[in-house]
Amino acid sequence: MADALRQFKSEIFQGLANPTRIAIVELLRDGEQSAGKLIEKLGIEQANASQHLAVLRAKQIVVSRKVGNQVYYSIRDHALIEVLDILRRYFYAQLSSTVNMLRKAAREEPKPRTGTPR
Amino acid sequence: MADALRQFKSEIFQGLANPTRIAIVELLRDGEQSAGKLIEKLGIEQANASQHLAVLRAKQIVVSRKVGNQVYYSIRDHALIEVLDILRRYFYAQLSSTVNMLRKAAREEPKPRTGTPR
DNA sequence: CCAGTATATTCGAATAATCGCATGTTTATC
DNA sequence: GATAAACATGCGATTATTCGAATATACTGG
Repeated sequence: MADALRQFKSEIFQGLANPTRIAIVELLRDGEQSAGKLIEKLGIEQANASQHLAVLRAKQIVVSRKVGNQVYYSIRDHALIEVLDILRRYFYAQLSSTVNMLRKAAREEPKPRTGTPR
Repeated sequence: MADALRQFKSEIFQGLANPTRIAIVELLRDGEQSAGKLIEKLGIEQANASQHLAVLRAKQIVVSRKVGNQVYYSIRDHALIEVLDILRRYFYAQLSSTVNMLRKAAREEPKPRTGTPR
């Protein structure tokens, strides 16, 4: 069972392991959107967006609802939004620790060597 | 900036998009472990484990600490554990909704058609 | 310095992900 | 039924992941 759970988790992660798909999920953050709107906001090829949406559907990350001509997408479970929020905080935490690291390194190395010395 | 953040998130997800690497992170959940212990518990090739550890290092998901002969790994930020916990709950939620879906389908289709009808 | 243990890296083959382009399918309108 | 709009799917090329096997590196004890 623990195996199936790991498999499941890794598939979710795989579903999100792409900047375009993350962008889609973030666009869906505040409610459903039609595929057309998503494509417009993403500024990518229609077919490409559709493929990414297919991946998100396959991993059960989003669900779709057809209304007449259009298909509306929404996030299946709010838990995933939580995950993105955690990572946002994590990102800024890492960022500031990296900045501090760089500052420290700068203090310790008096000659930063910009340009190409002979 | 939003772009860099998405890139960052997708790299974290990519780092976790593999059952073995999830297993590693879970083994590190309760504190640091040597590479050797991890390999032993995972039951995989040494080189393979080392490659996965390299991926986790590259994505900054784990940090390593060398003590004499051995290398101790630990999770860089507890936030990632939170993420895994959220997904565990998510998994069971999806599981039970899937089971309910199957039950419903079973009730609605009286002849489940096992075998190959002519 | 030599042998052994712990870990990392490199290489090659197999598989999977990504993209653009072309083509299908479904629905609405005339 | 013909045309157009909104999506989805299939295909081929390119690139990335994954794994095992072999090899390299770092440290320890003699």
